[in-house]
Amino acid sequence: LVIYNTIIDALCKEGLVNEACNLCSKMINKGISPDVVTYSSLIHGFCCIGKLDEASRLFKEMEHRKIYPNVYTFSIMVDALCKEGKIVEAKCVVDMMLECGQEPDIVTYNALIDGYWLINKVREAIELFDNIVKRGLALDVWTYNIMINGYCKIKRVDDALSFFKEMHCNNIVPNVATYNTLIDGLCKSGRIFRAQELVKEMHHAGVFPDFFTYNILLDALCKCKHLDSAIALYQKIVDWGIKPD
RNA sequence: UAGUCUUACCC
Repeated sequence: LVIYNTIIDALCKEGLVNEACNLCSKMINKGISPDVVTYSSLIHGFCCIGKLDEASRLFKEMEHRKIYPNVYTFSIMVDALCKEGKIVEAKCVVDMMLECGQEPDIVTYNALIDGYWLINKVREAIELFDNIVKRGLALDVWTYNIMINGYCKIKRVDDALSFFKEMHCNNIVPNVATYNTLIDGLCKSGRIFRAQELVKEMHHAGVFPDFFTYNILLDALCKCKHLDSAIALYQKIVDWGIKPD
């Protein structure tokens, strides 16, 4: 079952969800019953290709087979609905999970917070963030990244930077996505100098730049007409043996 | 073995 699940998940991640379903049918024919992991992978797969109707169908089917959704399955549905801007429906799913005796975890909440940002409900995003803190649930680096990204996208980079400070105080270690988000936000707000400082800070913190970082910097340098610097950076990246996009 | 964040490109 674990081997089947691994392959089914890999197919889903390649967008080959129908193939994954076929494999699942084959598995059933061989007498192996799918479990909550199998269904979660398939539901996630359908969500990723925008077929939420198919995802919901599988969601009902699994309950019918007495395979009950867990916090992963519910979070997948919450995230997919949020990404379509359907926050009301996403909250219904959270209510549903509570009724099923499943507690939403930080991942579920992170998806919801991001959902609020996606539809520009800044106030609601902050309220939910504060509520999580009040309820004593541990925030993680993703929670902060989502808040930082939200503020950067509405050009409130200083608010993003205060969350960046706050995460240090809470002993949450920024990762490459944290730095990338802030560097991009600073660049797009024209604060190239501060962005460069962050690049140094990132290096100092032992966080390695990735494709995102380079794309962000190359994009910023090109748009600032610092084509010479962009070419120099591009050359460095190539020399380091990293493939730029 | 499954879920949440960051760039460009495309639209």
